[in-house]
Amino acid sequence: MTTYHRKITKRMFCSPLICCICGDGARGINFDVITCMSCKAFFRRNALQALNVLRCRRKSNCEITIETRKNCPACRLQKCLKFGMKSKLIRLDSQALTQDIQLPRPRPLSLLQNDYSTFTVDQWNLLSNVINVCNEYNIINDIKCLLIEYYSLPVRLRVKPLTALSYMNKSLSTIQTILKRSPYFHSLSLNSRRSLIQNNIYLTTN
Amino acid sequence: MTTYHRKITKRMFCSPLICCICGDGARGINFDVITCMSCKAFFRRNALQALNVLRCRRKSNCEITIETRKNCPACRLQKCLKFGMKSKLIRLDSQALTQDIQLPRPRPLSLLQNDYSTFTVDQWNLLSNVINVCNEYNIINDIKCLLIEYYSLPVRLRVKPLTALSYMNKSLSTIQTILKRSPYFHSLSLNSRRSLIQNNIYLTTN
DNA sequence: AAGAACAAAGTGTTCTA
DNA sequence: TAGAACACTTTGTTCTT
Ligand SMILES: [Zn+2]
Ligand SMILES: [Zn+2]
Ligand SMILES: [Zn+2]
Ligand SMILES: [Zn+2]
Repeated sequence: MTTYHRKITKRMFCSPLICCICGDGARGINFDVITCMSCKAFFRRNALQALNVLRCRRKSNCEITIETRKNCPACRLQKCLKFGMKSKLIRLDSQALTQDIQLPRPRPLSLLQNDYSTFTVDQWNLLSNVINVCNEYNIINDIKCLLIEYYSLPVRLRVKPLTALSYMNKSLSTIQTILKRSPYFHSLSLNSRRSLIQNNIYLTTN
Repeated sequence: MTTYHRKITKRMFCSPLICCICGDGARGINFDVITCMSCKAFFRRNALQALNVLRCRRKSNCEITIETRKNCPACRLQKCLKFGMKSKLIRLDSQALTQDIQLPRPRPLSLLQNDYSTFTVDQWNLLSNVINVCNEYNIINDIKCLLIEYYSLPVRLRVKPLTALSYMNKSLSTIQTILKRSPYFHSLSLNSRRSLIQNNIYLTTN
């Protein structure tokens, strides 16, 4: 997936998903988070032992991108864990190959505690993934309808908090319905779900 | 030379010299600076091309130690150059294998512009190397004599600037004499020489 | 969506002249 | 004190289940 020397990455040609750890192209969910193949391999190799061995020589806040991910394994692993990658999904020996894999149950969404209107790169990556999943389930149209309805209002009305709130609620109920229908969403980590909500906040309040 | 997992390095057993770049054990001068074998290899591989290719993703001031030297090749190379490693000494093809190697001529010492009394790790590494070279040439006794003479003075006298200055001058003249006699010193980079002077400043003013 | 196997990049040491 | 050759570590991709 990676291409070196800052050339165009294959991501644009083969996958719309973005690795939540480094931003490289991703093709699916690994250890409970959307990641690229290299972050998948990295996590499998390091997650079980390494947090004791690896130590950041800086301030444990090294930026992790497709270009910097090699520079600090400690922070790369830390970010993997922070984004919800689960070392329990690493199989010990040939453990449990025949077990049925249980889909995690959707948790109640007690979100909305954060209402950022400025996104970090990581949040944008999450958002991009959420949008792609939305596309896959054809719900983007629902959001589009909401937006069209929204932008057809006069400008002054748009910024009224109560109006915005009503649209947020509308969006949220749409999303919640989708969530309940979608087994794929259940395999997204909590961060992805939170980002989905943030997406709606962003669209309706920007 | 390197030992992993923070065990005791071989440096303590096989060499008293310290790599000016990373602090690992060194066995000699490479590309005009005292370095370990890995920094030697690193410089040969990267110095001719890489400063255009390698770019620090931080602020170009990454710390380079035996443990962090892998983390930012850009800053490692930058430090190599800063400490005076010379890419001109990298042979192109089988260039000039039969040429006589010219020892660089000693430059006049117009130093002393810096009079730090607190040393960085890099400065201590340089100092350590200088001390070892001094040992090799049996001049440490001269310095010891100066120190004994110095510490036999009453404390109040020691801190008098004029007294300190006179000892600094004494030290400097000793060092300058040694420098003029020693071809080995001529192969040290300017930084090493500066550090030698700082050594004396430190010993006589600490 | 997991691991195994393979491949490549990057780094470090030993040998030789 | 330089490079060559070798060895090792770390990372990344493809294949198989
Ligand atoms: Zn990644
Ligand atoms: Zn870090
Ligand atoms: Zn070194
Ligand atoms: Zn750097």
